[in-house]
Amino acid sequence: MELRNLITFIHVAELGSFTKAAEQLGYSQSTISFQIKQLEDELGCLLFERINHTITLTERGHELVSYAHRICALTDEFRENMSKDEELSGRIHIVTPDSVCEEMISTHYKDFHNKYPSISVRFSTGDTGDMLDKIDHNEADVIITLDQRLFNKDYVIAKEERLPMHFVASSNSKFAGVKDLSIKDIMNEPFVLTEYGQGYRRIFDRELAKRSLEITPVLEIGRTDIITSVLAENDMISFLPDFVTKDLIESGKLCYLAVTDMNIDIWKQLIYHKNKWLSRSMKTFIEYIKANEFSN
Amino acid sequence: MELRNLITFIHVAELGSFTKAAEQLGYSQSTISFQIKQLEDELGCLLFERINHTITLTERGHELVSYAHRICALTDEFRENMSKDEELSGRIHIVTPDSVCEEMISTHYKDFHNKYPSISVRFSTGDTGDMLDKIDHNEADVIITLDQRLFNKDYVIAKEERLPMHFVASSNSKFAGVKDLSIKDIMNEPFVLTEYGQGYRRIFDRELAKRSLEITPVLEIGRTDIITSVLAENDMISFLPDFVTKDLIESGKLCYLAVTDMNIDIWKQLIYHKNKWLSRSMKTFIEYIKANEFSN
DNA sequence: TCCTGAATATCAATTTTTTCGATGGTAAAT
DNA sequence: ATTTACCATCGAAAAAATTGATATTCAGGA
Repeated sequence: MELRNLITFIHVAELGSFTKAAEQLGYSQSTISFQIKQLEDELGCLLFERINHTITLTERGHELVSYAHRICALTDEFRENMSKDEELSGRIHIVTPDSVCEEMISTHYKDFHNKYPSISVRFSTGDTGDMLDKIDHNEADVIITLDQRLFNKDYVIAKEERLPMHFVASSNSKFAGVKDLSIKDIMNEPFVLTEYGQGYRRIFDRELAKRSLEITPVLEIGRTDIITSVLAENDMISFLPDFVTKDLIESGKLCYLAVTDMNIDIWKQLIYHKNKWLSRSMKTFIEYIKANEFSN
Repeated sequence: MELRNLITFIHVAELGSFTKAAEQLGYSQSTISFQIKQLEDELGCLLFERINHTITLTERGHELVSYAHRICALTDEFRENMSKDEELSGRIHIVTPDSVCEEMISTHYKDFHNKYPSISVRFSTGDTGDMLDKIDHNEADVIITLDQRLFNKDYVIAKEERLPMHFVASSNSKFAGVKDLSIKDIMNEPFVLTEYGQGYRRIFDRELAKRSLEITPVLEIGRTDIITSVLAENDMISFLPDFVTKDLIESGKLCYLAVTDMNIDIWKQLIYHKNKWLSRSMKTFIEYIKANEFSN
């Protein structure tokens, strides 16, 4: 039982004529005969009585008319929902590093939600490896990396931005305001860094290794909000993206250290898989991110 | 969008794999790919995201799963109803002459209805011409004729019976009890007959014509119950099938006249069109009539 | 690191299904 | 009595579905 036959059947039943149905549907008359016969054979019952070139629905036929209408109504309904739906509904799963998640929720989420209340957003956090895995397995719709600049033919980089980073310390630090510092000047101070092997920490370590240096932090912790609050209270140094330290720099609690011999390129990238189907919601989200400051 | 594709789609969605669906459905894997692609092309949207050999339903896909299930459920429901239904429901349209209708309702209907309460019966009345027209146009399911014996390759005669007929008069008639009457003896008496040109009246007139005779009745009326009651009260004669006069003969109000030179073959036939689809109800009805006295 | 196995896409060939056009028979209309 | 309208049927043609082989990619194991 195929929809084609049901549609033909409905027309025949309504017009009371194979010939008229053929005209209306653009088939030849023999096709109509065949399709109806096909239905009848499959269902094992007559749908129309043919007596003297006049067709009349049998009881079964009557029942089928009702079912056929309901079935077609459902397919129509689906098609309609399809086109409407363009705007409606939508779930997006975004995976970011901890720090970005925090920043996005505090900075952008409220506004985004106000603009697009029907889009529901799910945030998860993970390191770069986790995140790439997730888009590779379609467990995340988009990710935001905070790492070395990524290129990969399988990924679409929807937005990217070089991230300013600085060595930061409490404003009371002996290095505060000192000009032309070298990495070697500070490398033996107590450091607070993010977790080993991940994100910009990994790049940081690699850059040090290039110079045959190594720093063993006194505290390692992923949560950058904790790092900044530790820095404010203690005489320690960290290496962080500006967007993390922004508030405390502005309020004067922390300050940048003028280290001149270590320039690290950290990139923030908004990435999705090239095979990803971009739902209306996803497009909306991506456009929103593109239109707004990535980090502020 | 054909049901075949929807069924495939459901299986793929449930199994999360084209390959497994192919095995389960007995298709090759390329067929599944093709069918899903077909659906996607037609709907103009992705149903599954394919990322690294893993398929995931898109939002649209999810919606379609729900619709597809509902659609398939409807077809299943119809098929089930189809088979159940064998016994249930049913309307039969029976057309008979007035007299037969009366007789059937008073004699058989109650019993039939008790045995098959779910079959609803519609009775109409008409003369032989009307009735034949009606089965020719499928406006009646079965008819019962009271006329000359009919043969026709397009009709199925489910049951037939020669109908005894007699000239009848009031028991007080001067002809009551007289033996060896001839038609000529009574032809000038006042007659009450059924309507001209119809059923056995037509045959009666024809038989008279063969003998170059003619009778002009004083009263013509279709309703045989009225004829018999007129006969009982007046000194008149009629020519009627026995089943019509049975009660009044038995109660002694009417009597048969012993006219010996006019033997008319009137037949009662249960007829339907040879192309008629015999529903369960129709079969039941016909069997019932066959199993019972046609006229009693 | 290099296989192997598992998964989907794709393409040409084949099989199946659908459609058409012509024909025939019958009933209704003119 | 002739024409028209209608459905069934059949063989041929066209279209569609299916297959099998092949390609590609990824995951996992040796």
